[in-house]
Amino acid sequence: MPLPFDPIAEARRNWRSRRWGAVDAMSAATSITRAHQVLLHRIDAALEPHGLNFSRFEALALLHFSRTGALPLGKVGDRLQVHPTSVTNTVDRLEADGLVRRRAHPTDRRTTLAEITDRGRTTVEAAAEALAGAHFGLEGMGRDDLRAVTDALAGLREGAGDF
Amino acid sequence: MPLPFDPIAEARRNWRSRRWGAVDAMSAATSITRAHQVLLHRIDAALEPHGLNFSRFEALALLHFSRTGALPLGKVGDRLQVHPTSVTNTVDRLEADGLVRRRAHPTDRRTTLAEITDRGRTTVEAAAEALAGAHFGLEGMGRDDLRAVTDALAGLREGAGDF
DNA sequence: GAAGAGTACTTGGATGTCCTACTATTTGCC
DNA sequence: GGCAAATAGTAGGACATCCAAGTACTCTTC
Repeated sequence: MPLPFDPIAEARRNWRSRRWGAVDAMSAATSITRAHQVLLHRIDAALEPHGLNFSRFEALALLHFSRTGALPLGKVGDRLQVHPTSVTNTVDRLEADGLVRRRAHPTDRRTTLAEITDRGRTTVEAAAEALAGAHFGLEGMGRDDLRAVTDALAGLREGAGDF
Repeated sequence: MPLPFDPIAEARRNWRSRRWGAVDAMSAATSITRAHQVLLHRIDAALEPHGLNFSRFEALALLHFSRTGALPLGKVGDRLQVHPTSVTNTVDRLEADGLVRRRAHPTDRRTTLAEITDRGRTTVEAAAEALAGAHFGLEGMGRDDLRAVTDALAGLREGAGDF
């Protein structure tokens, strides 16, 4: 049951009346937080029939796109911007499901490679189709809004040192 | 150390070449996910000296803005769009820190009220100032970008039944 | 060529979120 | 009145993320 008002517009009024400052940033931050919550819920729901969540899907897609189908765990973490321990966890799950397998690096014995399996490739293809069908949880936004968001956030990502 | 390329632009190329569809939605969803991650980290860092995280700050601010300084836990969950058990957890922490106290509802004995304390009000004021000083983690985005994001995401939130 | 610094990954612990199931209370309906 | 259905909150468990610390290996430098 929806609220009878926009909670962010309400928050803007409250912040303004208290002179708390940075109202535009507050609105944007709250919007992003809420959008992420909605998004993640919808995306995970679309992926659930395939036994994946968003993190595992992203890792699997990254391997699928890679030249040899295998990457060092560290590279996966760099690309997905997640902590090394999260990569360990993600790959543990993918490996337990037979979608990925760990292999030794040919020359550097510190390094472990994650290699996508045939089942992994089949799964990621089906999952991608499901995600596209669900519009990545962004149903309700037009193409212009999608691009506006992507463009406006590129500055933030760059400022955060992503690229 | 930043990547030598924009990972989202790279993902767009890969998706397109495989004809996976919904490329604009994929880009926006990935941007939002990453932006949220950056944001939450910066916001929590700004709040940490005040003993709060973003969830607890939001709950505290909501009570601070309320007419009587007290709300049923269920209302808090509705407004912040979080699960009832998360509200229990959040209020547990706030109460343990003396920023909020639980009270019985005057007429409905099922209901518990969370009431902000004087220390809670002092804390939330200081925390809000810190957050504004940190631009809510959105340093690097101009006013136009902030508004563009907020506006573009309003459609998503409305479509998700937020208001 | 050996010591020290740096890199790669994993383990254990803390936190925060959600889900399911449960108790207590209130509401609706005959 | 009285009983089924709905509502409010909490407990226990699963899961994902991070941090700190530990092990194993490689690189740098003298």
